[in-house]
Amino acid sequence: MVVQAELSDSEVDRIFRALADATRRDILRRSLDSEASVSQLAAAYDMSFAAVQKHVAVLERAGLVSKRAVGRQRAVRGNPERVERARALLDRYEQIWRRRIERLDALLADDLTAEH
Amino acid sequence: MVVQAELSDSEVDRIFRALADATRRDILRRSLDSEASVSQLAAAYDMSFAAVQKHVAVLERAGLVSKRAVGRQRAVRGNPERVERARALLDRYEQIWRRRIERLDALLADDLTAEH
DNA sequence: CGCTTGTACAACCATAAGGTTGTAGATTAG
DNA sequence: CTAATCTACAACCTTATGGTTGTACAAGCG
Repeated sequence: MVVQAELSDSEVDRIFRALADATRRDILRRSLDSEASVSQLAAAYDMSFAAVQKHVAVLERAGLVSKRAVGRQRAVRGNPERVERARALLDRYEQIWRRRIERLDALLADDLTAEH
Repeated sequence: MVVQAELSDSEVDRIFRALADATRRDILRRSLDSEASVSQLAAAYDMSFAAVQKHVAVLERAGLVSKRAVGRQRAVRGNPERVERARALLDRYEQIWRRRIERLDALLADDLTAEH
C-alpha cells in the first residue's frame, strides 16, 4: 500500500476550487469516462476554445486531470486518485461529526447511570 | 428514508466554493465538532471579526453550517447532511471511472475470446 | 509546399472574492 | 440606566476569476 503525503492547504484549495464550476465538473466527468482532446471538449460547450482550455488548466493544476500528447492533440484524462483524496477529506468531516455524537451519547449514558 | 432533491449546479458550486478555503474548512471542522459562537470562532483566526463573519456567511449560504440564536450570540453548527451530499457527488465521479474500467476489461476479455 | 487543425498564451475586461474599517442595533452585565 | 459585548452590514480596496479576442506555432493533409 502506498502511503500518500498529506495534501497542503493550497492543494486542497485548488481541488475544491476546481470543482466549484459546473463546466469543470462536466469536463472532469467526461475525462473520467473516456479520454478526450481539448478541442473535442471545447465543442461540447457554448464558450470559446480558450475558455475551455482555461478550465482544463484549472483542473490540471488541481491534479484532477492530466494531459497526454497525441500528435498535435492533447488527450485529457481524469485522475480518479485525486477525486478519491477529495472524497476522503469529506469523510473526515463526517467522522468528526460522528465522534461528537458518540461523546454526547456517552454523556447521556453517564447521566442515566448517575440517576440510580 | 427521505428522498432528497437533486442539488442544482449553483448549489454544488456554492458547496465546493465554500470548501475551497482553509479558514472555512477549519470553521466547518470546529462547528461539526461542537457549536461555537461567531465571536468564539473569530478569536481563533488572525483576521478581523468581520472577515470570519463573512466566511461563516459563505458556509451558511452553501448550507454547510447553520446558525441558531442564543441570546445575543449566534451558535454555528455544521450540517453533516450537506457534507455527505458533497461526498456523494465525488463518489459518483469515482463510479464513472470504475464503469469505464469495467468496459475496458470487457473489451479485453472479448479480444482474448476472439483469439481462440 | 501551403492550408487547415489543435494548442498555447498574452492582453484585456467585468465581476466576484477576501480582506479591511466604520457604523449601528440587540442583548447582557453592573 | 449606562457600558460592554455580539452581531450585522455597508463601503471600500486589491486581487483573482471567467470570459473574450488576437497572435504564434506545431502537426497533419492534399
